[in-house]
Amino acid sequence: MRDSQAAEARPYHHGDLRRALIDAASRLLEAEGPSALSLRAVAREAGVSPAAPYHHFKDKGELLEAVAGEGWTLLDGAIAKARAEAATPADALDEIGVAYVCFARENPAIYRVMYDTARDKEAFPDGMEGNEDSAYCKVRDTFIDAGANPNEVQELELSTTAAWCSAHGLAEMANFKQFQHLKDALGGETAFFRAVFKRLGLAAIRAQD
Amino acid sequence: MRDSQAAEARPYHHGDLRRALIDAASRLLEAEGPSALSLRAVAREAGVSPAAPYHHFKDKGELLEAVAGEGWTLLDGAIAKARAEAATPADALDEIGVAYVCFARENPAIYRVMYDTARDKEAFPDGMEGNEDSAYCKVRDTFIDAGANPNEVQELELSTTAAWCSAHGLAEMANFKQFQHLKDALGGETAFFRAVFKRLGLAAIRAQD
DNA sequence: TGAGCTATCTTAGCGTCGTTCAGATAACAA
DNA sequence: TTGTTATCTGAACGACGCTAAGATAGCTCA
Repeated sequence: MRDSQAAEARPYHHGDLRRALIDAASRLLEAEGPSALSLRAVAREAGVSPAAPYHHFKDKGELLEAVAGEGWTLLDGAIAKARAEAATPADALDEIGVAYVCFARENPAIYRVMYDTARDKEAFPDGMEGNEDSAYCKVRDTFIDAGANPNEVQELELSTTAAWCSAHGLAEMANFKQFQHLKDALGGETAFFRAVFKRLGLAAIRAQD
Repeated sequence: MRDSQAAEARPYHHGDLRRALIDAASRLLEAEGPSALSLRAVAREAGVSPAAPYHHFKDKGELLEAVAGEGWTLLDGAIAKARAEAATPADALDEIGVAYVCFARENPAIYRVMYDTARDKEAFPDGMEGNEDSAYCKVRDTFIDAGANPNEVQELELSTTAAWCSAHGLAEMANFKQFQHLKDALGGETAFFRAVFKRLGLAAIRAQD
């Protein structure tokens, strides 16, 4: 029941309604879940009429795209942080994987919106290879750091893709009840993630040659 | 614009409306996509009033659960077939993975409903370890066939989980535009799937000891 | 200052949706 | 034949996405 950004700087009519709507959507998303997110509810949360958002977004999908965009930025940051903090490039691969899944677990609703919009567009929204700041490129470069041959482009892309798919799959299923006993046995969710990645070829590049 | 099951055997009021609704939903799902699937549209397709489905399903979610259940049965069958046709147990691991992703690509809407309902329930709907016919158990047993130690239960579960997560991730991203050039370079989508799985630890169990 | 312009926001409304409820209908049991 | 019960319909409610017409208020430039 808070009035969100409504009480802040208000240069003219509402202030930066676009910003306020994205924030309101993110807030509602994590609070109530993706199914409860209606454009009307976002407008209510931001304190404007149901029609107001249409002056800033073509439709509901475009608002969700904006929310997803913020999510990708956050995810890129989490991955960069994990990579920077890892002791060795080889460790970095595992740490990036864990950071990825942890991000998805901590922001489940936004993570879901990120992939819902990606599915609709049938593409990663940050461009992947086209954008050197993208999370994909960070993972790819970490493979190079860990010893992959940067000239074998196709091998490199396949390894990066394989790693990404594993992390996404784990992120989507991490909260399934069937895995609870494994988390308990291994001493926590993060340990479970680590153990799964250990069974995977994230490290295969190291044994390649 | 076909009248679906409406013209078949009709023991009393409508006939087997429950069956007709599930079929109508599956048909609409693949034809129009998940976002276009409304309970009212399903009722229309089946030729009944919007309120009729409520005598067979508690709500829309329960109908989707039934559709998802049929999907899991189909997927289990596809996996069993791939396992049976593989030349060696080691091949079977790769073939199951390819069959899994191909199923998802051929039935994208139903596949999505399968995981949407799974997410809502935070669990695999077929019970996994609890159900020896489940796809999960088939994969796990294939690891045993391929040389995994059946007594190291935890290792076995982690490997199976890792493989499953990879396949799901690939299934969700297989149609992203960014992968088109890899599919072209490798000579088709199936070859792309095979190449990704090759980079993964699906085979790790073979090199374990 | 003030007139006009334009972006912004509101009010009202359309069609659709999920869901409920009272009542009609038809198979079946006695 | 009468009653019981499962099944289906019609009408309705509130919420939704979205649109159109009009009100409002900040900005520009005389």
